[in-house]
Amino acid sequence: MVEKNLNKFFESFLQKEPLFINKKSLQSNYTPNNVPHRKEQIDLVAGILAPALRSDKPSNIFIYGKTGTGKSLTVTHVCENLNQIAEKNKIPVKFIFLNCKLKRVADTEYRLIAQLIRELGQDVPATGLPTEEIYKIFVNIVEKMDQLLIIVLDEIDQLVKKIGDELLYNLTRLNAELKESQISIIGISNDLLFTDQLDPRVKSSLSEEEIVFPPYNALQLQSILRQRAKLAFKNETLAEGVIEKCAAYAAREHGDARRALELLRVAGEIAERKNLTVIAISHIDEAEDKIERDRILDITTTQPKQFKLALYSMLTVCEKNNHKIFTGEVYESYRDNCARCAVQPLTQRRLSDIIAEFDMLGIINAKTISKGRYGRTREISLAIPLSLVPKVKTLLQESLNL
DNA sequence: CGAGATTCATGTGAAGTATACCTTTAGGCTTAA
DNA sequence: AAGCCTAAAGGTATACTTCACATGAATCTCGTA
Repeated sequence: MVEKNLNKFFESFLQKEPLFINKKSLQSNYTPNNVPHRKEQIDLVAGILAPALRSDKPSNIFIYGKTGTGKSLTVTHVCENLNQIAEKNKIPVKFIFLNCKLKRVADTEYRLIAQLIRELGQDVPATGLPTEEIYKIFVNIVEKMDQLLIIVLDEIDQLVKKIGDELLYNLTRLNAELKESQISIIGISNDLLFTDQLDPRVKSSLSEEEIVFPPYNALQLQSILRQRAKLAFKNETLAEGVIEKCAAYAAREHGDARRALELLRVAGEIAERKNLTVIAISHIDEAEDKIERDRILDITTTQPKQFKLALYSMLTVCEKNNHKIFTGEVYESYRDNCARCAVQPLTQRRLSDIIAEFDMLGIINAKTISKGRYGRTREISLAIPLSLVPKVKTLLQESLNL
């Protein structure tokens, strides 16, 4: 019986007219053929990278701008074009794109270099080698390739905040050891004040050129959305005002185009699931909820065990007394929870660091306050909507066998 | 009453430890001449 | 004797612990008005 229903479901799914023609064009990793409203920046980047075509080392570039202002997009766009020309004319240039934020992929010096090597097609152990050795391997490979290497490091501000700027110093100095090849670095940062924290030496060599990406305004967002929507949807799938609303929502969030596109895509998916042929304005509100929800669920469920336990404890304590909570309370609850699922509890010192990491992830808000005579602590409050707390809690519970 | 000293609970930095993994090396075993 | 395999030795990165000191405003203390 069940099978039959399922069959029917799939049958009708196939017969259903899809809302999307090409969903890809709304996904965040999509690079359109032209990048609107970024002409100036594209020209700048292109101008700086152009010497690569004559096998001269382009200047290092530093790019700032809030999330979703088209930084990564612009860089990939320019790089792809340059790559095509380079290939056509047999000019040896290679790009590597790397996001430094990815946990356990590129969040330490060693891992970042190791990842670069992997991108170049050689495998290296995840641990065990001296960091210096990793550098040597990297230099060797690059040298053997005998070509210009352009490394794009997305969100380096996150990485530097965590492990310091020595890495960047080492990277910029690598050119001194290279005879046949050269390396250029393009650093992308969401934090506009980022370079202030850098060692002056690093700063001067890394930001030979600086480009600032201003946020899109609502009108620009609208035109971007229209352009992509034309590719993604069939005609007349969008109700009046949908684009405008998406743009307005995103403009409110410092002109984040990525968010605008995501809103539109998710709104489309919602409408499709409801068997509707038109995307209505109300779907955008639903989409906003869903995106936030998915983001939080994704972050919380992919954490390592101890992090999950810590988070679970914070949620529990927060729920019990819905005012601000403190590190000590969390640690107590955490220890209980560890006992319940037979996990060796970490020290409070470590938990303190874990709490700080959740703060960075935006799952909680924590600030250190002094309660005078009653000591100093972190004041923690949840940054996830209350409606989501039970759901997150049950998910954590399941995965922890609590 | 007010200036300074005290106090608390925990933040935070540095150094040490455990673990998992790496390469190197020495020894033992096998094999072929 | 040469070649191959294995296990021990010696090394590293990372996650965590231990130790020790730093913080900073509410509270306490005590001299003074």
